[in-house]
Amino acid sequence: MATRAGEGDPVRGSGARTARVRSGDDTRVPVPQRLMAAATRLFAEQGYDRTSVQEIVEAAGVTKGALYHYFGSKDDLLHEIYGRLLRLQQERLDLLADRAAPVEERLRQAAADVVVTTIDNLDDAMIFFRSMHQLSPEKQKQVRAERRRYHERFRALIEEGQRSGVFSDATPADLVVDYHFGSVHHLSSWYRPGGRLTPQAVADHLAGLLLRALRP
Amino acid sequence: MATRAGEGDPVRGSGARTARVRSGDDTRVPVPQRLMAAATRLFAEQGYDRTSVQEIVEAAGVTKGALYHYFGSKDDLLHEIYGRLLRLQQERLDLLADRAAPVEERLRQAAADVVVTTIDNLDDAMIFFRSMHQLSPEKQKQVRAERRRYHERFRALIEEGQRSGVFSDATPADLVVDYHFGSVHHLSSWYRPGGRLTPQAVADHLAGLLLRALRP
DNA sequence: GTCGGCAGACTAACCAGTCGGTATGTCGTT
DNA sequence: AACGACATACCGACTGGTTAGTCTGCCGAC
Repeated sequence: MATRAGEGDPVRGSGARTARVRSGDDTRVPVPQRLMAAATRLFAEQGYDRTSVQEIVEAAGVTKGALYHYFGSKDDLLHEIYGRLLRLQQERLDLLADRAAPVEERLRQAAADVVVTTIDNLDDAMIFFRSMHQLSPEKQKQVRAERRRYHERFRALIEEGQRSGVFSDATPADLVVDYHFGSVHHLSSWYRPGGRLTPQAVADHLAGLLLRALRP
Repeated sequence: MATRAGEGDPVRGSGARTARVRSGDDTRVPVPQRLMAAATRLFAEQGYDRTSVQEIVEAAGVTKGALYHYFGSKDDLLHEIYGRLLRLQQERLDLLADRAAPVEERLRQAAADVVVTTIDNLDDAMIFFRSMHQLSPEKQKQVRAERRRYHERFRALIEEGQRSGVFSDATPADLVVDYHFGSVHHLSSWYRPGGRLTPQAVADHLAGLLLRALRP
């Protein structure tokens, strides 16, 4: 049921450090992480339902026994991928939002930051918005709760600016949040690494659009 | 291979009009449409891969024989659902964009219109952005081409306004298009019918945000 | 000498699509 | 106005293949 992977910092790898140089394919990176990496790539390429557990373990150079030793289910793997991205973005947002700077600057940086981290983890982001609904209901509920927390922090920034008059309040803050995050989720369906614009350039543009839309 | 359903106006129902008052469940609506309706609901609820052909035919009150009589494959059903929404939206955009009115008015109406028609067909829209990538490669290519045509028409409006100076050209037009359509695709993951805002109110707000972001 | 870490065969379910068959309707011919 | 020939619309059993998850047991480290 519950995942047994990711206890604490995933880099530590806990007891799995014994995974040694095995003849096979990859390297000496611990098995749980090899599994996560393989799953992430395959889920992004083919979708969750179309990726068999067999494919994942083959790509990771292990067998089913190993996968079910570290993860409770295929579902669990998906949940971990979400958690990884969500934790990263939440942490960065908290940092940025607490800074001592004018709201418009904090919002601009926060808005640009999600874009950059989303592009930096495009596979995770793609899996997130395409496959979230195939999680088990309980895990889905949990993910949604975490996502909501993120949105609320973001919304608070907008409301702060609206109260102090630096942002227009023509549009309710929650709608503005959904507007912006819509475009963020959509990134994985049009942004291609190595394209015309760098991640930072895209982020600056999207943050610019948001801020301009909020001008009083 | 090719679908045999929807030859001409779907309401006509062609030879399927012989589908008579059968004992069974539903009504006297033609079989192909019953199948489409059942598939749309089930795909939206459970996802494409998790919906079996057996479930669809049971929900429609027919059998597999009937489904494969009208559709070439399960895949075809999905393709038809996309086609239905795409044709509707393209038609409306063409109409609006050709009107004799200032660009900003035409863009505002077009931007609001996609939102309204997306909300009116929220199941189709959800299926679209969640399951498009499980179509066969050829069908996917076709859908993408049609979608691109839509985006290009929309982008042309923005570029027109940028050239004539009524819109800021701080952000490239194609990015603005992706920004807006991101939020449109995202609608199905947060908008709930019967919520606080009517579809038209949401549409007006989102169009307002777009237009304000484009103010010079 | 035992315990975590893993191998790999096995199970029980499902599922898309096929195919031979039936019932009903249409149409040209006589 | 009766008949045969052909087409459409559908039924439902069947096939070949796939899948998530389980379980027994080996093996090297401490």
